[in-house]
Amino acid sequence: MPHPITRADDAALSEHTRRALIRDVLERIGDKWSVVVICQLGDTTRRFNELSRMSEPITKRMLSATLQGLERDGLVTRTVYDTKPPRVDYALTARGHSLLEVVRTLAGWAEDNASGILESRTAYDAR
Amino acid sequence: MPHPITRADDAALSEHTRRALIRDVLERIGDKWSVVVICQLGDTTRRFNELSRMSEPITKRMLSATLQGLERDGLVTRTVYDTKPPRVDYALTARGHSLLEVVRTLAGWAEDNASGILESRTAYDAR
DNA sequence: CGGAATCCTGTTTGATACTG
DNA sequence: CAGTATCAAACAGGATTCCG
Repeated sequence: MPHPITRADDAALSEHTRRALIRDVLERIGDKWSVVVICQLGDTTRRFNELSRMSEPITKRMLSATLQGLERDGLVTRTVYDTKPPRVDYALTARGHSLLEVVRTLAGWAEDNASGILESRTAYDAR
Repeated sequence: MPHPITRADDAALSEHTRRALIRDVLERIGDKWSVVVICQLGDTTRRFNELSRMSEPITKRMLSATLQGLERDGLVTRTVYDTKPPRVDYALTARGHSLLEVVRTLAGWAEDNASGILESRTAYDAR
């Protein structure tokens, strides 16, 4: 008898599901700009154009898309002030801050291993 | 006094350079399969088809490309045995292991925050 | 067994122009 | 100021086929 496939494996995450989850996160922070924006945001709240300048050479289009993705995942808040000219503030949420920590770990690893990696690439490309 | 530019700034990396570096790393581990392969490799050395099966539904083409990228960055070693049929072993290098640690941190964060992120997305998409 | 070569498609991104 | 709309280029990744 065919039974609902949707139910059986929610107790412990299947290996497949875990992967999908990790990939989700990696796709978020693995895109071209999310990490830059998260780092620029850091502890202080920033306005759109402020982030735009800090994150050069990002385009407005991509900054907008990136911020929307981060907001959707509950990593940043977006606050609109109904003034003229318009003003919109962005800031990390608690979840965003916790991600920032992880990203800093990653960044630290990147810095520590940068020269080694570059050497490896040169060697590899030479043969 | 003008001096060789190639040397001056390895003490402190420019902000721009740091970003490029971090993005390099994120592109490596942010692609579709690197993390999967790194995790499957773990502590033991594996053969090509072994990795292929473990990492399903990866294609050979992508496994090959992924492994080459990892090898280029000095994260895995590739050992060819001239037997028949051919046999090729892959294993993490020390650098690869250190990256594995970082990736596990990331994976931990992903698991811890998965349900929250999913909720945020649902809420966001509902408007 | 362990790939490389080719073809083809959806997605991502950048440029540019426009708007409330 | 803070975006959106549209288009085109670039690229990543899958399917398939072939090879030592």
